[in-house]
Amino acid sequence: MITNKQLADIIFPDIKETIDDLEKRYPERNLPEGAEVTRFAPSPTGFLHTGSLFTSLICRKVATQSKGIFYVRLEDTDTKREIQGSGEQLLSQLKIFNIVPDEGYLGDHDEGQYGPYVQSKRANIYRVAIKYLIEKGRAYPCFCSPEELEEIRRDQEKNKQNPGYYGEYAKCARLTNEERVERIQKGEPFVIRFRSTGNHLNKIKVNDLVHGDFEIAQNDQDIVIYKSDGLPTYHFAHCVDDHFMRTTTVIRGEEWISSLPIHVELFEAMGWKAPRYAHLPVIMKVDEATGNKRKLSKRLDSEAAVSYFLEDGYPPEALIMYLMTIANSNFEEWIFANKFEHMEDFVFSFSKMSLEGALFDIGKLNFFAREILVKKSKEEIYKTALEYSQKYNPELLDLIERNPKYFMDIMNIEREKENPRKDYEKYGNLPELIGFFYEDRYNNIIKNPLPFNEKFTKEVISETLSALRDGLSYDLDEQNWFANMKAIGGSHGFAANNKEYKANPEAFKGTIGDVAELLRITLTGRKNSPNLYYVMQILGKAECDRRINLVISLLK
RNA sequence: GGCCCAUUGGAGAAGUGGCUUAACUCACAUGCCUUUCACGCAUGCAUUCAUGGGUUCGAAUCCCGUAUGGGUCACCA
Repeated sequence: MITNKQLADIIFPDIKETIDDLEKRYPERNLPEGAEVTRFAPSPTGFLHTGSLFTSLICRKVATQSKGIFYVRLEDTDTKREIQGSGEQLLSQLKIFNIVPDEGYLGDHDEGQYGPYVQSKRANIYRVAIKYLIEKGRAYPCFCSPEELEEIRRDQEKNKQNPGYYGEYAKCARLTNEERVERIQKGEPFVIRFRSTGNHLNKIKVNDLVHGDFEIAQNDQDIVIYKSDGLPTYHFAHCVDDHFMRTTTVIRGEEWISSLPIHVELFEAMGWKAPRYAHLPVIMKVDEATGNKRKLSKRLDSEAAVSYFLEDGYPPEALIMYLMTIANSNFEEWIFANKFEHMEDFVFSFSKMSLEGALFDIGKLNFFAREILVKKSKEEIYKTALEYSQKYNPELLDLIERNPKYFMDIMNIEREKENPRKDYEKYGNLPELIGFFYEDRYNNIIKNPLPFNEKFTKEVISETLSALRDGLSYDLDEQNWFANMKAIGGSHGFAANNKEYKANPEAFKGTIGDVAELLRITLTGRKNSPNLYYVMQILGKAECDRRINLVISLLK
């Protein structure tokens, strides 16, 4: 007769440590009352997902708010899907958004007393726990091949039974230890399964910080906890790691809710207290093909990858602000009251979190991004735009490097006033928006037809332009300059203001607005630009005259 | 299909039985202002809270059914 203890020793002969040893190695944390220990546990399978940024933002917030600890754990147990270097990348992207862990996996090294924080380096810890479960009779080796499993599944489908490895279908659960040892010694490959004592007809009560109390069917699946490659599955690793890393609150995506019964039973079987859970709603998007909502998909949606916003040159704070409005809608009111400053002081609460996945709203992101950029000084704009362009945008980098001061002058137009214009939401489209300030780019722009108002003939345009060229002074302040332009417009048949024009439309060719538009299009090639007065100040009379002459000759 | 979760305007939402003729923000529209666009200011945008029934003097708010949407059912996390 082979006992479970003997079986465990045969499967894991090298494992001498016990659960008690681990308990001593990873003692309870000494933290103030109410402090929460949270964790972000990504798999190194690609770039940072917008949903992951959301989750880690909440983790960081909750830990900071409660004077607790936020750590990162790399879940690299799926060796097949692992992408080299993505762990480091994840961490460096989090840092861009000012989400910095207190301990754990930091990209190039681990920090903290509860490590290692990379799951593949924790294999022996999991083995200790699994050995313990085998000894207790709560885990057993399973020799079923993928084909056998497939057959079981087909059977269940036919008989309209729940799919899975449980009850009478769990054939390896009924093997004797003698049979197990024999097959192991023959070299048959195996996994370790958890022995569930549950029944899916029973309901268990669970609590979630976001969803509150609800009932869910008990777990009855003998799930795999130890794969044939020697690493644990997610469920088991979660249980062991969050216990020994002393996580108080597990914050993760809603897709995990349905495996909660597994986790509850796992913690019970180990004799551990389960952490608190907060299952966050996922960020959605309307699928253009079906018209239905679906989870933001990395493959289908560019905005699912955080790198998309970085490459486009959005200020990172804007994405965080936007994500906070999804997290707690009262954040919006709060941030308005605080003039878009010090968002880190906002107090987040799970109870104010919406239960439904929000549709990603790029328009609202743009709104926040404009608010953020408008508050930056020209020096800050220069610094951040330079950093961005060095990394992502050679075209913009070229423009900035030609003359940093010139770039700052451009970006500073009407910036240092009480209600500045909010023209810019990201750096990515700067070459398009301010390109006309640069002669070579301007020369390219006017190769295309200019968007003049069709009600004006070429003659009227040329005439007005040459009058402006000869009559406009560059030495006046803005007000007098505008009066100067009004006077020139007046002598060429343009009304000085809307009222005058509306009172007697036949008497005029147009309004002073039309004059300004002609000049703007001529100088910038665009219907909209920053304040014309400052554009002309920056360009200078010689360049403005050159452009006017060029356009006049083009009109002929 | 089973199980779980959700359902207030184009979007995010407030609302926890009478204070709601449903707040606020984005978007959109209009007007004023105006050198364009913007900024700013003002106004408009759900007679109605998926739907049917019930409880109640009274329901977006409580109960039940239905519909719709989402999640999940791996040696992936």
